[in-house]
Amino acid sequence: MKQEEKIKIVIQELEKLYPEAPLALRYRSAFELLVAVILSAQCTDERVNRVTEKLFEKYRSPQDFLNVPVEELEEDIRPTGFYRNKARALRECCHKLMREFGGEIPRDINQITKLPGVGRKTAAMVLGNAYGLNLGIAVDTHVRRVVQRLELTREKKNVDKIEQELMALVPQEKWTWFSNALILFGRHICQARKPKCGECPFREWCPSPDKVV
DNA sequence: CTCCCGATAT
DNA sequence: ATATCAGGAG
Repeated sequence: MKQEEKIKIVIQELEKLYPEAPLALRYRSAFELLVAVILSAQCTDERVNRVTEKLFEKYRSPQDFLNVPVEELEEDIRPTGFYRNKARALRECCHKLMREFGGEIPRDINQITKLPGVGRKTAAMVLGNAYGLNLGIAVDTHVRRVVQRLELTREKKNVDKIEQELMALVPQEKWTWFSNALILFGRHICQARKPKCGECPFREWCPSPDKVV
């Protein structure tokens, strides 16, 4: 089956499964979403939400992150793991936001990606969901696993390359929805450990049924 | 490629 | 015990 044929079916079925495909992360602004996505690395959304519920009461603006010792911030985000890296990233990110962007999240994919701790995945997710801008496709561990299993790509490790290939296949106005939906699909059906191939709408032609990639 | 790192599923 | 979870930097 050709890539164009596959992607058409995938989009069609995902639209049935997840017509809205909302994020599970809770946030009230682009800034809160940026913080939440940075915290979500190697961590479930549920735990991020538990942490941010209190965190966003205490830290309401980028400046607030600069007003406490980094050790205090580390303690406030500890349950999300990688807390030293994340605390430093948040701090430097907020510093740059204040110094170069007037405390606002830039709406440009190349500028937002220059923020410390913000890669393509975080950038695409924030711009897409907070601003409705389809400027990239968030290729996280779920998206990567699903497109590899379906062989929508042959690329194994380079997520930037996978993103380029997907952007060429998916209509731009669907980019944000597509990554959100694929993430939900990867979480609930095409899981890493015990994929629910019995519930999968692609099982008839999936090259990787019941095996772990 | 390695490191960062806690919580949960298997 | 081990793999994995909404990654990014050096």
